[in-house]
Amino acid sequence: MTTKLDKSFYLQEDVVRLARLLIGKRLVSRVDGHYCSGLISETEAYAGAEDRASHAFGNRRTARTEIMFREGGHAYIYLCYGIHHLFNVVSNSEGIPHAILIRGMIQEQGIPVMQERRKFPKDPARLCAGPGTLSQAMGFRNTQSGISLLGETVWIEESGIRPGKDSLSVGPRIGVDYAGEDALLPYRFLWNGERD
DNA sequence: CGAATGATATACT
DNA sequence: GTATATCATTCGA
Repeated sequence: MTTKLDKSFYLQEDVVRLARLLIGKRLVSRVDGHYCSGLISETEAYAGAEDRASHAFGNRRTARTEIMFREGGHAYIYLCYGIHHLFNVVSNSEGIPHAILIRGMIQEQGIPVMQERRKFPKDPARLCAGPGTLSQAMGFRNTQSGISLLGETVWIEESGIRPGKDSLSVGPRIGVDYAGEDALLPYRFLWNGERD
């Protein structure tokens, strides 16, 4: 089963639940004519206005965060540390800046292209080792921020694969120490790859 | 452990 | 308009 997720999926209101639902789904990119895909294995929820870790905390609207205020089903891609392009899924209705950071993926198709984009890392395990490398492997760039997830460049499919019981772990998000108490929220989901 | 590296937000002139 | 601090990270010493 490889049905592309439709708009109603992204319009759901519970961003934390959505982050969990994205685990095991298939992320697909068709950038520069290259087809790449993988199963999402790690996500983090960013709960918009009420989340100190979010760029849109306090409903802060800027040219960059404007993307997150759109209705669900768009990609929010921004440059982090001047080096890495991080890929996020925008969710909820227009005006509510929820987003889910995709941090990890189990590669399926297009691995040679990913290796080339990543300049052939010495350690093959580092092909998609984090949110920055995953984006680089998939061909995501911050200039694509705002692109629709219902189009033909990047989308997410139902894979038909169900993470096994006890294969999911939950914990605090990575690299958000600046967010105070909100840095402790259990908004990170990690899948060890086991299936039902 | 710390440098790399540049867009972004904010605080100035 | 200009200056500066900061950052949802990665890689190599």
